[in-house]
Amino acid sequence: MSNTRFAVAVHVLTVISLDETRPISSQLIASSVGTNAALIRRLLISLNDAKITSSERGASGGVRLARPASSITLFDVWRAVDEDGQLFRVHPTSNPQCPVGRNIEGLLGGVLSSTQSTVEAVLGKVTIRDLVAKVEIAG
Amino acid sequence: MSNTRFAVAVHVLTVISLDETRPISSQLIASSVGTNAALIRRLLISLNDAKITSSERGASGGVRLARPASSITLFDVWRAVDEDGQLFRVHPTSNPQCPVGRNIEGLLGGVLSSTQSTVEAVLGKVTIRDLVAKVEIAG
DNA sequence: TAATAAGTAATCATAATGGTTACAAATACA
DNA sequence: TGTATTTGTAACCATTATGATTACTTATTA
Repeated sequence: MSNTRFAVAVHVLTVISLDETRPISSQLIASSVGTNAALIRRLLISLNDAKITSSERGASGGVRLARPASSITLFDVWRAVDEDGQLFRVHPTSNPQCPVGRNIEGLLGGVLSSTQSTVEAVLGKVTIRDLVAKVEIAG
Repeated sequence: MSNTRFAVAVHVLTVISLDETRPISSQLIASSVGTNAALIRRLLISLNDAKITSSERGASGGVRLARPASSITLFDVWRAVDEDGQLFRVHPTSNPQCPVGRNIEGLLGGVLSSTQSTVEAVLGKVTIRDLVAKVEIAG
């Protein structure tokens, strides 16, 4: 993971949670994130697919939360926007003739899946609602 | 993080731990990892700097562990080879005119540092010795 | 019908990543 | 002393990832 999709997705969701009375346009979101609308719309495809948001086309369209902010955890967001969701990558060229090369994937596999679950647990404890509350306090 | 430096470094350390009686050449390591010697030597710069390994030049040179395998945790390795050691990246263009844009870094900061510490704790519990033992069993 | 906004394809620039070659400097050993 | 070996390191390349951007089609509202 070295892209900013997760951070941007959290940003997007926080923005649209600040005013749940109307759909928010990708253009408005883009100006808060500091990028352009098409990139936001591309990201929204993933969030829509995960049923976290829902988009409405046409005049006065935009995007809304598809469920309460208090039910959307950062883990949900991460899983939605980071397809492989791998924190670490293993190199794919190990030499099977060597006992280490032959076993390295299994060796690391256990550790990596532990870290993975731990991260998921941490991210699962924070919701978009929590972040919105912080914004409302910070102003 | 989306490079394989961590995984490769663990691989390297496991290989040189299998025979601690002599220094191992970068060429031999490279053939187990499935890459070339220069790349391994580049990685070893970081491990040497961190005093995890020490290299010896010249004929019959190579690299050895600089301290016992049982004292080298995967967290040590990670910190040594992944300079920033950031699991997640925040986008750098947020609009300060927007309450979310202005606060997003702080909002995410807390969560990201929690996940960071959790991962460090997990990686800190596994040593190179543990992995070597598994290789010796698996064969 | 006009205006607005999402969906999406196509393209581009930049950076990250890994692979490779080459050579100087250091060391061991005959 | 000379030769072989090995690290240290620079330089360069190809590929992929990433993000930015433009432009067009489709859908919807009023």
